[in-house]
Amino acid sequence: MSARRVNADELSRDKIIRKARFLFEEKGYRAVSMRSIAAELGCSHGALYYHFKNKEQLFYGMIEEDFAQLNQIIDTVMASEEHRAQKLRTLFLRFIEYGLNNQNQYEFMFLMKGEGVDGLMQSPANESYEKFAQAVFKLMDRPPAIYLIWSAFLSLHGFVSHFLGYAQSYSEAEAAAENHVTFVLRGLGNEGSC
Amino acid sequence: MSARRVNADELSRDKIIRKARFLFEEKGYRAVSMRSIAAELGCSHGALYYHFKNKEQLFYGMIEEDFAQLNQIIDTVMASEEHRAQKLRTLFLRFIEYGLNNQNQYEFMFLMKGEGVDGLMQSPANESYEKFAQAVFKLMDRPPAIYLIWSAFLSLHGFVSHFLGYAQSYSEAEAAAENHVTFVLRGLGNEGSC
DNA sequence: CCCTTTATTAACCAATGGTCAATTAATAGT
DNA sequence: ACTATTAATTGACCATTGGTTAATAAAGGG
Repeated sequence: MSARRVNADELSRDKIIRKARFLFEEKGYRAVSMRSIAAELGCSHGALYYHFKNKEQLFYGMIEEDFAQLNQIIDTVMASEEHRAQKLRTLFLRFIEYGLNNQNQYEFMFLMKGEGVDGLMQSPANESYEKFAQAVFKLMDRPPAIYLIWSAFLSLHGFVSHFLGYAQSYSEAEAAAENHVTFVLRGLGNEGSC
Repeated sequence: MSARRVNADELSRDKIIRKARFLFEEKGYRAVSMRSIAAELGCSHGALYYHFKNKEQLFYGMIEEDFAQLNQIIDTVMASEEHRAQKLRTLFLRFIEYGLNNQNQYEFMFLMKGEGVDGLMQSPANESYEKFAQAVFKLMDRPPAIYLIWSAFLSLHGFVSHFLGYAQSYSEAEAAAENHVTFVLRGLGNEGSC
């Protein structure tokens, strides 16, 4: 009612994002309206536009913090004690795992084009792919053609993007993922890993 | 203005679909509103709801006629005079070609979930996959494990779904497609085709 | 010529994303 | 302690969207 709340009741990027994450994870980007977020927070939807320029920026602000994750996953795999061939396999599996356990983020990173979010996600996605490609490059027995890495990535991407929405989490698709990764490794032609 | 037009000026499923196809192909599903279709047709948007239950049904009615295409493509490849190994390669390339030259349809068939269209497209998509899988099965030197075919499909799917929106048509991605198909064939482990 | 069916309009609805002037709490300056 | 400024918030507003519906006019059959 009153135009400004007392300190303790004030909003903050953090409060908003926490609630938004909950809702987005439950219902997906499109099914969550700015008004519904505001309602859950007990404020007017106008207030959200003080903290975030628009819905996309709010969503972006929310997954921004998770962006580093994929890169970190790659780093972790690279730093592990496994053999190179095994590392490669693990890398692929972890990629799928990441995609299916962070479906919102994945969708925005690699799947959403033509909704206005376009440009935003592009650079983090490219960054992540670059890191992925370099990791694969290092883990192969012989330096592979770049298009081979690209194909491997697209194949994993196909797997993830199909299971988005069908599988609730990675665990439900684990067996299939294992098979698919074997397939991709053979496609790469890395002798040691098949 | 008048509540009903003279015969010659009346709408028809066909007139609507023709205009709708033009718009959808140009701007994509979401960016085309029922009102914009009506405006282009010079009628009120209410009239559209006399001929189609809703936007989805209108879109579905539009691509329904094109659904047989993919199946037909598969048949054509199977009936060709090429060697089995070459057929397999051609099949994969034609699949990609279909996807990138019919981006709207492809998106609806294999990518759109959670927008209400869900159930509609499911069965034609499954049918097409079934046909695809059987074709691959027949063209392999040795009967492959089913999950191998599934992996091959997902890999092609990854390729197409990535290039959706980036490539205007198949021709722009042809070289990449060629490489990717080689990759997929190696993943399948069909001796004759690599 | 009337009556029924068919096609169309226009006014309406509830949601949505987004903007903005007005208002109030907090805060810094004097 | 008073005041001017700034930071948040509201709520009314906008255009657009998908969708519904009562009223109405043309077509067509008896």
